[in-house]
Amino acid sequence: MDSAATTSDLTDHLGYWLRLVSNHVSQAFARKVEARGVTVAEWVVMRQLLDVEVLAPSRLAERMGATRGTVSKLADRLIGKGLAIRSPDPEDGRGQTLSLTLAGRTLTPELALLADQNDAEVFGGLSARDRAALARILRSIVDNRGLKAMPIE
Amino acid sequence: MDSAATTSDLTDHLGYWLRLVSNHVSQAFARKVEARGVTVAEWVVMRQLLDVEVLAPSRLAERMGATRGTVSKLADRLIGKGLAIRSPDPEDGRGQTLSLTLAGRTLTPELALLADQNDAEVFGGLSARDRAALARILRSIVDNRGLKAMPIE
DNA sequence: TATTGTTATACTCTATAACTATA
DNA sequence: TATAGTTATAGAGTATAACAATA
Repeated sequence: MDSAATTSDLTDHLGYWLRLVSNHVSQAFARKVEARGVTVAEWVVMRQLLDVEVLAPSRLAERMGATRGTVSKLADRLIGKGLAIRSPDPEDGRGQTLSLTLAGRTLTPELALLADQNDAEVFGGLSARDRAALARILRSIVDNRGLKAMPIE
Repeated sequence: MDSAATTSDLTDHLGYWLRLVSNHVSQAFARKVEARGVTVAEWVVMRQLLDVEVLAPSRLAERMGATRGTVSKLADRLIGKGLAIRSPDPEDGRGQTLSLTLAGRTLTPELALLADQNDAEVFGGLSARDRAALARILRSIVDNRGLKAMPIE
């Protein structure tokens, strides 16, 4: 590659390419979900709630790799849109739980289909072999680095 | 993979893994440059200016894939930190040019080294073969999708 | 005292659109 | 009228820290 004396070129960085593609994927997805009236961060919350049905804000924050304050604000927005509800935890007077409304449970799988479609658009041009290699390499970085936060897709 | 009837799983999406890793790379890099008093977006501007020495804000916006307003604000911050200067274009009364100060020209290669180090930390656990495959696959997505914006790394 | 959740505050990043000065 | 640049405004995303209620 470069000699040691050469100033490193920004475009030589793998992180550069990763971010370029990742930004593109996320922005394309953001445009798709925007038409359904939600943001990408809101989608992540909805997707989590669809799986577990009922979840404490603090658990959700851990799963998303976000702070409790961030989750509180996202929950406010989803509640304002009629997609989620907040209820007191019957077993702990301090606790709250979040869950999807019927509208939220209906919308979430539709958003998941948009994510499928987005993936197909961006990665569909790759060979099946390259898609598999990309998935394997990304997962190995996740394992190596001990990542566990849920990103905003 | 999944049967057609199964709700798509968020973690099945390649975009999910891409974003998880990309966010991690960027956040790790942001922490490194923060210690030098600049943000990631500011670094991208500095790196561009180091290459071309003098650049109009509108050219910079094109290269970065940002709006002129965004560049204007980033330039303000760099100027405030004594890292860049703004000068009138002698050939066009409407035009301005941006360039690095001596402090900026000194700092930029140091930031590039941090980017090298960040890449090494995140991707160093991969085999050389996998690093090459990742670079090739990412570039092929960039080509397929006609991406050309400079991302913020 | 520790924990849960909310709220207050602040900052980065970004975009759109209005505005100013020049061409 | 068109272009270069700045400024105003807005909103997403995020974090830290203060706070209230409960354990």
